[in-house]
Formats: sequence, structure tokens, C-alpha cells
Amino acid sequence: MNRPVTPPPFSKLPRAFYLRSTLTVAADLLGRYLVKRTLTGRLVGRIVEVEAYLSAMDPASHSYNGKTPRNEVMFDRGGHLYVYFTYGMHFCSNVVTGEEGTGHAVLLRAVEPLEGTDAMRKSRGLKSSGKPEPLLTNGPAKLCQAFSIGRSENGLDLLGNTIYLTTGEPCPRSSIVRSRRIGIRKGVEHRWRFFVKGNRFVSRP
DNA sequence: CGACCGATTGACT
DNA sequence: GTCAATCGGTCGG
Repeated sequence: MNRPVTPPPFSKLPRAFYLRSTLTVAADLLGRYLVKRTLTGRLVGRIVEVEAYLSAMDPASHSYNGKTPRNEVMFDRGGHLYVYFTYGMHFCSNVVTGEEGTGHAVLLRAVEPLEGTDAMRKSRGLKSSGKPEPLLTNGPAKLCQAFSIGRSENGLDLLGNTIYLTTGEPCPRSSIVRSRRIGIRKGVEHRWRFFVKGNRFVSRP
């Protein structure tokens, strides 16, 4: 077998990708591929929507009040996965950015399913049908369910071989839309949400 | 400890 | 548009 982990022309994003400023990373995440390797195959999705959370300057961020048992992964070095449980039933996943101790992260809000869509449908509890549908992964908790991302994935290093991001198809700046984040009630809200213009897999237009 | 509540989703008026 | 589901994290007493 020995099938390559990242078949050309896609390669795993390097540590340096995640160590840049959070807003830069957020915008640059659009178009990249989220990959999860499982026992039965790969799950792949193209990132089309993200939100940045900026620690001490951001009342809406879990890291606003410093490190706690729940958010400690946010303070890891950039390139780790922060997964949290919310509303008693949902998981959401973030990419940690910046140097160790900063507490910044980018929430993955939506991806376009590219590979492993049958497994995603099964994980989502949806009936089989033909083409990939936005319902599979057009929300932060939906994509976690589709990719089976939960407590055991919290803290994973994205430079490992379980879950990682690849170069994918970087989104041209002209196709990036910036808006206020969704569902934020604390503090004065910022335009720290980024999504691919006109993409039908985005959670909300 | 008890109380409040959330970076959501899906069902429904 | 409204609203309940459901429970761990966080904070106040």
C-alpha cells in the first residue's frame, strides 16, 4: 500500500503557516483542505468559512479571561486543534494560531465536502443520496459531526498524520468576503469572519 | 455547591 | 422569524 499521505500537488501546511498573525491565517485558511485519516479512508473538505478569536482583546473568545482547563489548548503553539463542547450536544473545532501562550484561534465554520462524503453522511445521520450537499458540513458543529471530531481530537497537532491541512486551492483575495462573526453577544463585535464569495457551502450569506 | 448560559442546530409558528 | 434541546464550564456565594 504505502499510499502517500498527501498526494501531489497538495502538501501539508507547515508550522510557520500557523505562526503568523491570526487574521492573516484566517483569511489564508480559505480554500485549504481539511484532511482526516480514518481506518476506512480519508475525509477531505475545502475550507470556505472561518472566524478569528483573538484572546485578551476579544470578549467573545474562550481565552479572553486567560487559561482554564477547557481552553488550555488555545494557548498551545500554533498548528494545534482546539475542540470544545457546547450547548450540551455540539462540538466545534478551531485552528490554534501564533506562538505558544498567545491564546488565539480560528474557528472552522464550513467546508465543502470533497472526499469521504458517504462516511460524512453516515456520521451526520443523513440518508444516502447523489451529490454532496451543503447540509453535511455548512456549520461549525455540522462539520465536526461529519468528520467525527470530538473530545479525543482536542489538542491534536495538525502536523501529525491524523488531522491536518494541506495547501489545497488558496482563495484569491478578490473572492474573500469579510463580515461580522455569527452568534456573538459579548462585547463590540468585529468583522473577523471570512468566507468564500458566493460559495454555496457557506453557513450563511 | 447552585445557577447561569453558550463561537449551534433543527423543528416549528 | 421563534424556541427547545442538553450539559460542562465558569463564576459567585
